[in-house]
Order: sequence, then structure tokens, then C-alpha cells
Amino acid sequence: MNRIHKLHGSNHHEIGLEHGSLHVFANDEVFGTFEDRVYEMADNNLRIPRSVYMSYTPDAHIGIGTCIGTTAVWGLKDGFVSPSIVGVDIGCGMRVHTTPLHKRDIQDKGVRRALIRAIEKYVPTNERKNSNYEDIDVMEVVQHGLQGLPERYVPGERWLTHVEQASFAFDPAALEYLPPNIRKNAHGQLGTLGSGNHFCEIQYLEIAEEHKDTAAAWGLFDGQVVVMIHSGSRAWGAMLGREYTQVIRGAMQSWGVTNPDPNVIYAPIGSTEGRTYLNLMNSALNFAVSNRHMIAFGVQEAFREVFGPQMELPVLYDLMHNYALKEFHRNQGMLVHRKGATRALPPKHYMNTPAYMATGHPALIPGSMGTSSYIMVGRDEGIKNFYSICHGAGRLRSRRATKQAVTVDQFEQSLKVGTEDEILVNHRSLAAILDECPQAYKDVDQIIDSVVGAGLADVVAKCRPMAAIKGL
DNA sequence: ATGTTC
Repeated sequence: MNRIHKLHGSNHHEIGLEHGSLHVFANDEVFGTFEDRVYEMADNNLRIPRSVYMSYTPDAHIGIGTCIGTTAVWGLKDGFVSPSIVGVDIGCGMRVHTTPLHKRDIQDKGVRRALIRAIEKYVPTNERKNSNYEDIDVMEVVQHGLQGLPERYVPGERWLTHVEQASFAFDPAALEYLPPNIRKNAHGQLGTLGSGNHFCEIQYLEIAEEHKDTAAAWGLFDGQVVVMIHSGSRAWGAMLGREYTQVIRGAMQSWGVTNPDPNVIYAPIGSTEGRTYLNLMNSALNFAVSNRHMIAFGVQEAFREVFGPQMELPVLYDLMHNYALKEFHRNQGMLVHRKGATRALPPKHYMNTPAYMATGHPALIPGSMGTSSYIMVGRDEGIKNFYSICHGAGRLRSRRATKQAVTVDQFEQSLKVGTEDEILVNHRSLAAILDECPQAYKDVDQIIDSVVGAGLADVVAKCRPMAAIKGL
């Protein structure tokens, strides 16, 4: 494939491909690791007409149809929406709750083990379909997001305000076209973690000296214990995504639209298919934000069981990295797809939720198990990438390849098993989650260095893992 | 990612 390479400044590359240009944000070390296949995928996606902008963050890696780590933008008037650029885990995202605890309060392994056990009790991880909240009407939640939750599950106003978006518009006319089993399968899944890379981690903060004012404004302090949650829309989003991908695939055939990659799926935003997809996607975003809310509710219950009923875990922020959002840029309405990309708005940007208007909002970036996660804040310069930064370390090896390349011993070493600083895990057997070991991921510090060096965002706090709860 | 793959 012909490629024309331009360098726009530190860590910002523009690659001219056959069907348009792709921006890549990566330092030299990470940039050198991108293989031909990720450029081929971008080129196939650039065949979708009238693309305004497309980019990779440094964590980009192969996905179905579109790389995970893609930001892709179309004008609302004449643009396209693509279920394959949203991805299969619609509404997947991050959430952080602070605690009043210092890391020394939970340094004792017995205390941390008690916390893990308590969290497992309130946040089901290894059994399917056993939510503790079967009294919640899932249909209310998918239509109204957090507004659809019963009041007894909203511990405070802050739980509704410190989120990227509490509720997404959903037209109930679509209810009669839902896949037949979706209610049955999604019922009982609210407040459950799911599997794969989803997790709940207990971490402590290292505040970045240059941004300690922002950290203080957010209520963060050095050594503070926080809880980070990574989960999505579970079966609800998966079933909708799969079904509607097939619908649009059929529509593309009837329109005579083809792509070299059969997994690149798209429809005009204004078409019946496009509008219906966005409507259904919104129901999955509502499920996803409510699911993370209920996981956090369970985590707070668990902390109360261990530390007493007065324990409060205020939400820092909840935001997603798999969706397509209508945003206003360059004086016009745009549809911004983020597939494994996180919005990071700078201070004073109008799209900030009011609570974070002055400072910009926390952008929550997970590492891999055993490595650091990050709490970041966007910079004004981030506009060059439509305020998108990375979504994590990014997978380096497939699950299969990881299981072949890495031993359980090596995994144990990376978790410092047997030492005072051991990162405790809920699973008795690490073999079961070997495909989630740090060796399966890129070096998150290189990813963060790429983002900071490109001027997209700054680090406010580094989050060091102390205990991890993973689903199966 | 997912009650998983026509």
C-alpha cells in the first residue's frame, strides 16, 4: 500500500493512505510497532464516504472491522454511522470512586482479602445471571439510564452529576423490534462485571506534582485509596450490536455498497437504518452507565461491610470509550465515533459536565493487571484529535498467543506474589485469567508518554494496583 | 466483548 508520511510535531504523524489520511498519535517507540494490517484496516474504513477525520491513539490494535483505538468523525448532515467503528462492546467505559482511606489502611493482606471477598459478594463475578438487583426494571434503565434507577440505589446527587452522561435519548418505538431473548438475557445482569478485560481494582494514587492543584480540586490526595471499574453493557449491547450489524449488512447489499472487509459496516446517519442504530446504541449506553453505577453501589456496600456503615465512596467520574456521540466542532454538528478512545476535555470546554467545567473532567485510563492506571485531564491542543486520547494499554498479543507465550510463573512475578506488595487477585488460579496478564498488553507508560508528548492530555494521578477483581 | 459461532 502507498503511504505518504508527514510529521506534524512531536508524536503526531499523518499517514496518507489510498482513500484518505490517517492521523497517528504515538512516540517513536510505539509508532515503530504498528504493522501493515492496522493501516489496511484504516484504509478500508476511509472508503466510507465523506470522512471528516480519522485517527489512531498509541494503544491502537487490530479489532473486528476497525482497530480498537480509533477516533472517526463524520458531519451530521451528510455523514455515516458505523456499528463496526463503535464496536461490539457498546458503552464500555471506566468509573472511579474515591475513598477516605490511605494505602497504609489496606496494606495488610488480610484486610485486602476481606475487601475482595466482600466485593465478590456484592458484585457477582463468576456466575452468570445472578445480579443482586433483580428488583430493578431493566426496561426503565435502557430507556432512561441513571434516571431509570430506583431512588434507593442512588446514594447521592453526585452519583447523577459526576458522569459523562447520565441518560441518552431513546425512542421507545424501537422496543417492539428488540431481539426476542434480549430482556431475558439482560435481566439480572445489572451490577455484574462481565469477563475479558473488565475488572474492578483497588488502587492507590500518586499525585503528579505539576497538577496537584487539579488533583486537589477533584478531592484527590497522595496515597489515597480509590476503586476503578471497567465494564460495559453486557448482553444487552452485545445482542443489539450483533443483530443490528446484520440488519445494516443487509441494507448495504441492497444499496450495492461493498467494502474489501466484510466487517466494515455503515449507513448514512439520516437513513432509517442509521437512525435506528443510534437509537438502539443509546439504550446500550444507558445500560452500560447504569451497570457501572450498580457495580459501584455494590462496591460501596462491600467497603461498608469491612470498614463500617459510615464509609462513603463518592464517584469521581464515569465515562465511556466505545460509542458514537453527536458533538459540535468546527462550527458544525459532527458524529464522533470512539472505539477504544477516551474523551478528554480541557478546562472551560463547553461540553464539560458542570461539575468539571472549571478544571476539565477526569479522563480515566486503565492499565493492564499489575501495571498502573492513570487519571488524566485534557489540554486545549486536544482539539487536533477531537479531544480523544487512549483507552488503556492496548492489547499486544491475542489471547491465544498470550497463553502460549507466558507462563503462570511469569504472571505471578508481575503480580509480585509472595511479597509485601503483592497485588491480590480474587481468583485462586491465575491460569484461568492468564490471557489478561500484563505481558498481553503494550507498556502503558509508553502509551501515556505518547499522549502527553503529543499535547493531548496531562497526567493528574498515577493509580497503583493493590487488589484486582476479575470476572470469568 | 457476548447466554459466544450463520
